[in-house]
Amino acid sequence: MVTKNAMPTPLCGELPAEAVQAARFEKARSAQASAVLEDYVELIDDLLTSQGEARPTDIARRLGVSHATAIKSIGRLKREGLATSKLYRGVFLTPRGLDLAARVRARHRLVVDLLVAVGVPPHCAELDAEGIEHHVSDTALAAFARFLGHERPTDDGAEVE
Amino acid sequence: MVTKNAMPTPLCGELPAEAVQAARFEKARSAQASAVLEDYVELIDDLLTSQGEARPTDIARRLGVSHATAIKSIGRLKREGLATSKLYRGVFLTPRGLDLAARVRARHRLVVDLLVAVGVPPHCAELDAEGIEHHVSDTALAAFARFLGHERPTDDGAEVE
DNA sequence: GCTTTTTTGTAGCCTCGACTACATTTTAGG
DNA sequence: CCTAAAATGTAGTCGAGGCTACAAAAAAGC
Ligand SMILES: [Mn+2]
Ligand SMILES: [Mn+2]
Ligand SMILES: [Mn+2]
Ligand SMILES: [Mn+2]
Repeated sequence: MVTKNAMPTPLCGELPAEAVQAARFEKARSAQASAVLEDYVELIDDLLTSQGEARPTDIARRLGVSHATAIKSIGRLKREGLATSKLYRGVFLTPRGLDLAARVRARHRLVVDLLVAVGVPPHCAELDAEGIEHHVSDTALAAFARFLGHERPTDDGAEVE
Repeated sequence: MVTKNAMPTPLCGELPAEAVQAARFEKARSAQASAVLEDYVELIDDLLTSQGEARPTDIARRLGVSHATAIKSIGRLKREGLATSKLYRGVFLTPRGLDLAARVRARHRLVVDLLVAVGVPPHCAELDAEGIEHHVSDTALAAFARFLGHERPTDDGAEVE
């Protein structure tokens, strides 16, 4: 039913190979655009849970960037409705931010588990997953869960079969 | 060289979580910085092989960006010593560019194969691999090859047969 | 309470990768 | 050959995400 597309085989309704390829790159670019936001919400949620608060300075240190950079990115989080902040009281996640954080964390773990399951050394899996995670689609994620024998991939109910 | 702190040698799991995490993010950022270059050389090599030439316009169309964007990026490829170009004669790869292209293509294929092997639908594997590939380390790649049953995954040219 | 340190925020600068608009050059058509 | 179309290149703008340097406010120390 779907395309079998292993090479230049534009079965997707007569789409030229160029368009298919362009769409692929476009998808990767789009994923990258949200990568920073995803890492921030995951980390903020982390800090809120473990420390009870998420201060810009802590966020910056954990991310390995300057505090100025972190504050600017937090500004973007706020613009996008993912976070709020109180002066000298740290950063908080909106419901949307919390939801995103939960999905991002689950995805991160699943990616690491998958890498380890296919033989990647755990330490290396952790390293690579930080970048890989942002490019793993829900479909692939579901496949990962199936491969790992998890019976409950996500709470999203996105099934592929 | 461990005399930075009073702490003994961190055993890659015992060191400050902050530093580990920061290093992880730093590695992901670094990988992303070369993602565009990698996609360009892979595509240019593709076009040179299949079409005999790699024109900026073709490159732009395949990547789904404007020709101005492509030309600017090609400029960066040239600055970095990966490509050359002749006016109205297209873009060519330097030896370094060719080498990079070969490695990038092999990695791309291996990533797709791995995804398919763990149950990701082929079409989806193609899509996701475009972004994932840039974050897969040599170590992980070797693990992928092993998992797929490939014989001796050319780890730094170490021939063992 | 006053001073010092830490934290937070701003301002200004950079590169990269995207875009549009315009200019030029080559190629193709008549 | 001369003109129209296509390809190529330039210029200028933008936002994102880095940085440093400086300014101000809060927390900590004394
Ligand atoms: Mn990440
Ligand atoms: Mn993560
Ligand atoms: Mn790619
Ligand atoms: Mn690729």
